[in-house]
Amino acid sequence: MTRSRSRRANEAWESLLTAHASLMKRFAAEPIWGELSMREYDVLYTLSKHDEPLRLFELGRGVLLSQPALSRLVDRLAERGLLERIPDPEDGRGVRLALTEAGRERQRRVGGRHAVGVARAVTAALTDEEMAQLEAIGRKLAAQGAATPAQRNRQEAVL
Amino acid sequence: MTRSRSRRANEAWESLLTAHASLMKRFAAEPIWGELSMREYDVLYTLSKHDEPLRLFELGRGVLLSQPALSRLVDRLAERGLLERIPDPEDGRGVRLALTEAGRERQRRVGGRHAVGVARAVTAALTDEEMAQLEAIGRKLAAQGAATPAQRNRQEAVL
DNA sequence: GCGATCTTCATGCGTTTGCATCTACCTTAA
DNA sequence: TTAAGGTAGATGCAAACGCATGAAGATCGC
Repeated sequence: MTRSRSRRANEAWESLLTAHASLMKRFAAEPIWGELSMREYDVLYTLSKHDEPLRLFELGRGVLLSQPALSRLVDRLAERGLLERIPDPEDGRGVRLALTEAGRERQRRVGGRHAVGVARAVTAALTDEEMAQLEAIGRKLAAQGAATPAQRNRQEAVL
Repeated sequence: MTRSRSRRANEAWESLLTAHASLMKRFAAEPIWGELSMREYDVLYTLSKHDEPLRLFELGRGVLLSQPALSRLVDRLAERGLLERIPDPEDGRGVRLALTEAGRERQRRVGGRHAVGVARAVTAALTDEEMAQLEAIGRKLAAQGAATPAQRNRQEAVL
């Protein structure tokens, strides 16, 4: 691999990081969250995307949080009545997490307002083509990040 | 604005978020960080990019952390001898933050290893063209996020 | 079928974070 | 010049986090 290709990769990643931090701050500053932290909302949103209850470790894949921290965050949301922990009938170790009606309603309410802010920010900055590019790029990067080290080894062996 | 353009904007943002979380986990799992947390490294890296000492609030722009948390993080790094807090001669309220030689050396050491991991992940996922697109898109999004609400109002009034 | 190992989630504990607030300093204007 | 308001950073304190570890169920090999 050429040195400049590595450099471009690092510049692209830094650009993504900067955009992420910058927009996250902007979104966090909007007065739409009510009693929810963005992390809590993230959990509710992730659950709302799936029809079937999620396992804790599945939820953990999407959230940037340690397993114990996520476990306790879920605790707190359950205590507030926004989701339910149900023992998994097929795996005695596991829990299934499902939004309650209150949780679903809360996600919709906050999510609707948040989506407006996201649309405002992103459409103001990017063309339609760029939005499409970003979505495709994000998808590829996420797939790369999700690959296990073993999978990456196989992938590199092919190159 | 059309409904579908808003929807695409949200999909693009979600894609960025997923990529961010996924790759951050991967990078965090790499055994290259030594005694540094990624947030601490982020501060050292930001300082290393600038020749002149940074003010605390300038540092805060790039870091996703509250002002008090950043203040204390800087405290700890200063106690460990990785950076220096110097009272700003031009503003009695402020501090100037500069890497010590030890801090600069530590950033280089860890940063070099980290850059290798970033390059591996990003080049494996993206073409050169996509990397260029991502860098441009990130730049535009960051500029949008950094704009003050007043600036955004003016911007929207023009549309 | 049974011990060894792995996986999933919870818990103890020290550290770090965010919110609210405080102090000190700068800026503006009368 | 000085009072009013704004900005930079520090600090008290409760909440949340990460690391290490534990308990309990699943899975694999012999």
